[in-house]
Amino acid sequence: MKRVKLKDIAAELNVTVSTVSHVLNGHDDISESMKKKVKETAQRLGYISDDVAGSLRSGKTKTVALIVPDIANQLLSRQIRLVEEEARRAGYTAVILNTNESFPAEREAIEAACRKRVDGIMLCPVQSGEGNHIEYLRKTGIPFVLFSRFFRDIDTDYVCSDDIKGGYLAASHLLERGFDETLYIGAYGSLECSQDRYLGICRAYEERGLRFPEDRVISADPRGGQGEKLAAQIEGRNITPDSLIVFSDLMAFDLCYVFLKEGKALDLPIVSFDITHSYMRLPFHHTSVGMTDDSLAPKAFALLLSRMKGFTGPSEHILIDVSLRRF
Amino acid sequence: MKRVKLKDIAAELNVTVSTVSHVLNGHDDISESMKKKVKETAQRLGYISDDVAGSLRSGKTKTVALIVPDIANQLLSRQIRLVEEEARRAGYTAVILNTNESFPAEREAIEAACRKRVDGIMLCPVQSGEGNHIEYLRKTGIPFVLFSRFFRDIDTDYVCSDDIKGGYLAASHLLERGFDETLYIGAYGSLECSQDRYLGICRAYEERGLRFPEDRVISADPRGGQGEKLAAQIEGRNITPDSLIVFSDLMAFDLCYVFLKEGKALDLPIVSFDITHSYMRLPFHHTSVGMTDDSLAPKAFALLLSRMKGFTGPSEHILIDVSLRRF
DNA sequence: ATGAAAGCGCTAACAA
DNA sequence: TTGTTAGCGCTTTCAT
Repeated sequence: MKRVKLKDIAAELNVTVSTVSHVLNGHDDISESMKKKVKETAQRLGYISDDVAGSLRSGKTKTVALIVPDIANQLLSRQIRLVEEEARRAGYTAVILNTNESFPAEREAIEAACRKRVDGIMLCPVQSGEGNHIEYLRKTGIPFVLFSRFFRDIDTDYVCSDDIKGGYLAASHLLERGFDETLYIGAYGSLECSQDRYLGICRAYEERGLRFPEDRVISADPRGGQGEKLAAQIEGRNITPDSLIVFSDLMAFDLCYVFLKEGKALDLPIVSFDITHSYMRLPFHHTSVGMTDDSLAPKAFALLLSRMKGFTGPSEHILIDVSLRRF
Repeated sequence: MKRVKLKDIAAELNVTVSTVSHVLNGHDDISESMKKKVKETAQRLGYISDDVAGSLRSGKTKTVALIVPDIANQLLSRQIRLVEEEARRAGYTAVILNTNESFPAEREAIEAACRKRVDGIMLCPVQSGEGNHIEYLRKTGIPFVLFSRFFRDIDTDYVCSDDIKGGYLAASHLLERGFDETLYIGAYGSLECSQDRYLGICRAYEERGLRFPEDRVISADPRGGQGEKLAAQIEGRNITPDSLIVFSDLMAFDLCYVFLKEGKALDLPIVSFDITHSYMRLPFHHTSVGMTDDSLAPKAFALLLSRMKGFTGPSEHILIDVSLRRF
């Protein structure tokens, strides 16, 4: 039951631990015969290396932290899975820390990552409007990359979807079909991506010589669950919209559910974001705007990896292309 | 930019590192005045402890590994979130490892957890029929608890939903409404929970003096995405079912989607499992069987915690109650 | 109430 | 090609 260590293998073969260490770490300065013997013995004794000890000495943990606002969110959990795959392929372990859209929890998550001495951090930041932890993160000296969300006025590496284009596509789709009194249901807080979608919508209107009125916007929690509140707001408005653009599929489904529950039909055309249908086939028709492929996670991790390896070029701002799909 | 360490705090105050260590670890053998000074200095210098070094010395990492077959699965990602919350509350960090329903990947995940010297493991095991890693896990000496899935003929701690009751409820619901020619779409592999649901179905039939025919069962990948294959199987059968019981909501939605896509209606009553509607409101009606509350994760973690603290009582087998809900 | 010293298991620089 | 030596930063035991 006692753990086998390098010393045990070394003793078994009458060599020193450093010889064994070199073999097991693939250093090419050991004779073939010795390599074979060491590997064979390690295997036979069931040796499993101790990363804690190794990390203390080497200063590298081969671990990255993924700090996310909502691990149960479909889009995010998919990104997490993809990043985890990339990380493992590169020999890294991913530690996931959930902030639950809480600003103080994000601070604690960064501290936890720091205590664990992770080599890098992938952060999808909370944007509740309370501020940000970028300065703090910089002071830790740990390389980091933002993903899915970024701060417009802070220069950092980030990989995000092209939300201005997203908003533009959504609004254009509706405008082309004659719906020019859309209501935009955004996400509250200071989510830049929600603002970007709004900007895209405005641009589509302007292109057609129209103006998207500022009061045609309401907002809610991006995690969904506020359908009733939204339904009430929609029904209580003076202007009645002829269509809806909703920040996320989750919020849109939620809203439709509430109408369905009350026996009312919500027969407005709806366009929302994330293309949930692409990773979870659902038995109803829906139009959604989202990323065209799964390249966000690999690109974000690749960028982080290059930073962890010491790349010091200027900040990279990567936008992933989006498209509108009808299901 | 250089990291502050205990030594720096000690030097600042002309005391030794052990004094500082004792204060920061809450040992009660230091004078109040010294405590205050140390804490103040630690704060001022921005000290963040080094868990790697601490773990090496103490032998404890305060980390648990969650090894799961599909991190993107709604039910699982919810459990992960809940376990992560419990863990953090108890001062632990959760490391999530995704096996993607691959048996060899599970072995690698266990090894990775072992290398990281985690204090405990929560495992939702792959049950592809290729075997299991319980023996291997036992040999590592790391306390572990199975959750969501268990092995009928291996005595371990586990916390699972009551799937026999689940199958029974699903079948009873249909039988009471006059549907007694149900087709059961299970999960392939040797998923005990799929078998249990089958057993529950059989029991409901037997209770009414009926027999559930063995050939009224087909199966597919529990991760969904095989709707087309299933649709073909259903249509190509001799016996035409009057209703469906499906292993997971995901598979059921997938199947409905395929029918919808082809313009056909699948107008059979369907009961499936997981109550996806309870954590993601969806704009269509559905009947589902699933756990009544969110107690699985807390119970599983509490059990693991007691094992990590040295509790050596007999294996605990905890079943979480389920109910049928109509949306 | 505080200090001194040992050492967790490994890696890395340098010797031989 | 292999061995020797010296820590990584902390916790822990024992001494004072």
